[in-house]
Amino acid sequence: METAETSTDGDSGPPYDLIELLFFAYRDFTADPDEQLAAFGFGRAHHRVLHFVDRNPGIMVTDLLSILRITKQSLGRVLKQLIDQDFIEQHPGPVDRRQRLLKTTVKGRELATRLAKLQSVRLERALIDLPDDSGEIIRQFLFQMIDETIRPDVERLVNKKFRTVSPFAPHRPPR
Amino acid sequence: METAETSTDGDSGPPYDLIELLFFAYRDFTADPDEQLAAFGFGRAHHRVLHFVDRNPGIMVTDLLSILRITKQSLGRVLKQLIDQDFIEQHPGPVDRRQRLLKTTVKGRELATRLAKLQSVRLERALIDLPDDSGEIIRQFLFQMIDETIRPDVERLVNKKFRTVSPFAPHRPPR
DNA sequence: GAAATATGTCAATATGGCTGACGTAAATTT
DNA sequence: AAATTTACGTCAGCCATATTGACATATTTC
Repeated sequence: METAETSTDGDSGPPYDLIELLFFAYRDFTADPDEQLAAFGFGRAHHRVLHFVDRNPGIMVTDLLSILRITKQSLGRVLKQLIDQDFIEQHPGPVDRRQRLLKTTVKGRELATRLAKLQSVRLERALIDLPDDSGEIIRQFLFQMIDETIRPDVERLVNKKFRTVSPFAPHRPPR
Repeated sequence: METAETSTDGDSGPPYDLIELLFFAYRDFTADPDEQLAAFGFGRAHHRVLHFVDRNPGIMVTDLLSILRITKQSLGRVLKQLIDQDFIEQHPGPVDRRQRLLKTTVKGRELATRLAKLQSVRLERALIDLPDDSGEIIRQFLFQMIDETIRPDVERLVNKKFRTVSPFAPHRPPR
């Protein structure tokens, strides 16, 4: 006996069921908004931008880029459409005039809220019949699925301690 | 008073934190395999195909299409590469000779296993420090996030009761 | 005044989806 | 036996979303 574990050390290979459930769950989770967005000619990329702008009014472009981890060219395209079609508006930063601070318009907020409600219906439905503390367990689980290095950033972001002050470190791909 | 709920009915708006945690968790979850796959010139699409073929040896093309919910043209492209590069092999169905039954080669299985292990490391790490029954709660949660109509199919699939017999109903987009 | 930062833009490329049309072989139905 | 359906494949083109690299402009900071 090498280790003092509880006899059979229990690692019976990868949890394939979890891997697959995650795939199917995430797919259906994103499907509801996708359907709505199609009516405006928008896609998932627009949803992500709309969501994070709506949740963080006054966010600057650079921070949005760090959160989404896409290039400014990619962001530029969808952001332009959202602005042109009056879902998002931009205002020069009052202190740093290079910045374009972003916020949703009334129209944009309405759409963002509608999509969030769709997703919350699915989430609540999935939590019904589960023990009371399940929500917290799932939050914990999801949080710890995230790369350790960015967990502090994510924590600040989802807890709305986000303000426009260095929220996310710019992402550097490994190597 | 209209309803007899427990006074304050507690719905304090969408669980934005869960929505965002799901986004970040899923992104990092897929990032590990992506990095490995890039070395072969493969992408996420290849991973999905490789995974489900590896987990369901002898699966036929039609069933794979139903599981992945993509068109045969889309599947064809990645599947061809996986076959040409000797990660997947096909054999005519012994009873129905129209079928091309798919399975991973040794090389394919190795890659599939390597990717699954990567993901399982992240999953296990996320479960550490959580109460014992957390795995089951998360399975339940994810399962109930899936569209009700396909849950039976998913259940059979992830429990490996899948055999080549009509696993997934072909997906019909609404309307 | 030089350098760094915030943002935008042009151009080209890749991936992974899609639709529509068509074709062939094999199984199933009538 | 003929007709139909099924399983699969292919050609051709389109679209959304991502990438890289280069360059430009305004503004702030050192």
